[in-house]
Amino acid sequence: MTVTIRDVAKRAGVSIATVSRVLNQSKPVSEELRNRILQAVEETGYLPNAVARSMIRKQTGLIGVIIPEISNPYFSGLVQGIETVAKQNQYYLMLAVSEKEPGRERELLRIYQARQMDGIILASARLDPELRQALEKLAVPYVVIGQRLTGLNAPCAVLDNRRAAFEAVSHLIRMGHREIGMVSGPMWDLASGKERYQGFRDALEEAGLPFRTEWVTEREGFHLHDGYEGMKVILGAPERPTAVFCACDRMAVGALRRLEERGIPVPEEMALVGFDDEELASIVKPRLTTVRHSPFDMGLKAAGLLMEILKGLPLTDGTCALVKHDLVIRESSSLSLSPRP
Amino acid sequence: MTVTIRDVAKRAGVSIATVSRVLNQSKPVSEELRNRILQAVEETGYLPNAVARSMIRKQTGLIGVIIPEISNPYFSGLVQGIETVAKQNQYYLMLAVSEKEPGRERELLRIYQARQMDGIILASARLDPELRQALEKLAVPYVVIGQRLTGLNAPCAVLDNRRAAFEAVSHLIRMGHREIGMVSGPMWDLASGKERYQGFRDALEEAGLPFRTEWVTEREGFHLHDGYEGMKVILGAPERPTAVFCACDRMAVGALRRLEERGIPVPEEMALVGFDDEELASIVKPRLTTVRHSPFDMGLKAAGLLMEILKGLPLTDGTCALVKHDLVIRESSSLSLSPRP
DNA sequence: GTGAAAGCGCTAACAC
DNA sequence: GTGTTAGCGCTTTCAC
Repeated sequence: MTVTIRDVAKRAGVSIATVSRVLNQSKPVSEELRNRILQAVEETGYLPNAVARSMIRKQTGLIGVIIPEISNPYFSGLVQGIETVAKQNQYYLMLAVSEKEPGRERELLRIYQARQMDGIILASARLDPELRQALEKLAVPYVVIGQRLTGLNAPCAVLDNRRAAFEAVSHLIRMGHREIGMVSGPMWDLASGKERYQGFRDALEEAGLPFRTEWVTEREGFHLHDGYEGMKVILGAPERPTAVFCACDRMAVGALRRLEERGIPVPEEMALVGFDDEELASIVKPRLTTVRHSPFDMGLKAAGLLMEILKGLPLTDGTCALVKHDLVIRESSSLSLSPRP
Repeated sequence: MTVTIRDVAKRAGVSIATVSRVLNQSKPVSEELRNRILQAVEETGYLPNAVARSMIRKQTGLIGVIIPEISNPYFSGLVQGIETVAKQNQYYLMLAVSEKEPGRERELLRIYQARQMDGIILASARLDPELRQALEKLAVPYVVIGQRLTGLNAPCAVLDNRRAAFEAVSHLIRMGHREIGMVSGPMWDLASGKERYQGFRDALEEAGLPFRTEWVTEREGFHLHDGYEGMKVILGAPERPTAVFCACDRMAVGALRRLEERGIPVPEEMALVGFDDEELASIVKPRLTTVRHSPFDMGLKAAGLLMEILKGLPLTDGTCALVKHDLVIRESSSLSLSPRP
């Protein structure tokens, strides 16, 4: 049925070893035999079986990628970045989505290991103890995206969420705001939830501003709807803050919706800051002040780290690539409450 | 180094065949041996090598996916759909991105075949003759997403772009518009470019409306920017249409930008219709009338077809899954120029 | 029930 | 330079 190296060898009147040598250019072969072999390959339409090859070489040339979801610009950006590096290095990608199934990540790690991935890249929001344990006994080199794994000295690519959130809120403070609320993401998401929340508190603290619980709300997700509901909660407080920091752009847009409904003008009566600088952020009216960072870059960096590991380059324990961020100031926060200092 | 089936067999004091039988439940094994083996597996942390298994079984349980780009909600939606079906059927995904490298798809088809994919799903906008040729000699079952391959009787999952565009433009006509322009995508994209353009012309023709070349512009891509420039061109004409159909939402949003700059109110002086119903469409002001369809569904259907093929179910030649669409009427076209008939 | 042995398609010693 | 051969780790006859 399918043509194998034997068929090619027979047709060219040589041994299979010689065919292999030509195909892999692993050893010199005489001009004449080489031509006969190449011709036989041509005629038979022979395509080497990569599975058999992987088995011997003990490398598959495959990288396993695990992400929580794909229809989310953040994760698809990551994948794009990873794919770019993989392609440059002649690696191919396996992709699996882990969301909505507890324990799926652990299962996927096992499967990827059984499938002999050369490396694994894991982007998970919920790095619980079981998952850490699974990582510890993982026999495949891996890189984590999105958060540092304290304890494990796993290489990772991360954003300084806390610092970025701090800067975003500090910007509001510089604009004269002293009453600032936050629509936060869930705390189990260490990176986009907890760290951004901490950055918010850091900024208040540094400025000596009070933390008012009624102006802070933790949502269950990061969607438009969560922002909408979050703003509803905040507006339900007896007093109203003059600015609100949202854990991501979609939430900020949701919050904006609610403000519109209530007829509260942004930024005149309420300044708003988001996070991520999705395409959304500059399309909405008023355009959103937000923290720009590049998931694509993150993917690039993570895959870059993995490539170094696979090349056998010695990485310092716990090497982490820090991905840069920038505050992008737009209309939603551009009005000073008082003259700048 | 790595523990193999031999190690397990030795430790349990049985032959490797028996270990295999227990692990695959392929033949009955006595309670006692089974327990010893399971224990040995446990103790050694043995994980069967899926590559070796694939080699013998001549199936990898892998399906190869090829898409032009990933950071685009349409394609990531597709992948999400494919992944869902794959997971249900215990298949895993390889993913490769083909854009910006001519001939890359053909190369990927070869690579996927060499890597013994059980099936392939191809989403390509540019199905040129070379690619068709490559598909003809492909020895792996495959499904195409996005367009019918006339000639090849390849299974596919498609949207009726022409019909949907026809309906969108007919809606404008019903709203009283008689002077309608279009910002079109590139014609080499048969589905989102050519077919939508044809639907536009069909609608004009059916209504007996004139086709004015100065109100129609073909762009090179499907981005915001293309829509912006497209509207610029149309507004440059001596007269101005009262409505414009855009080949996709992003282009419509770009067009909107231009109209805003020129101070032309939508829908009062210019109605606008998009296509795709991206999240964008209902966030922008005014909210966009558009054609809704589900890339996720399309991925589901395509993968579903592939699963049937892999199960050996006989498919009628050229079976195509048609994915449904709906016109979603929103503010951008909600003003009648004249009373409805 | 269980084990020995024959491969799957290929690469890499090892001989000549 | 080239061919022979021994596996890679596993499943699956085929005997017992």
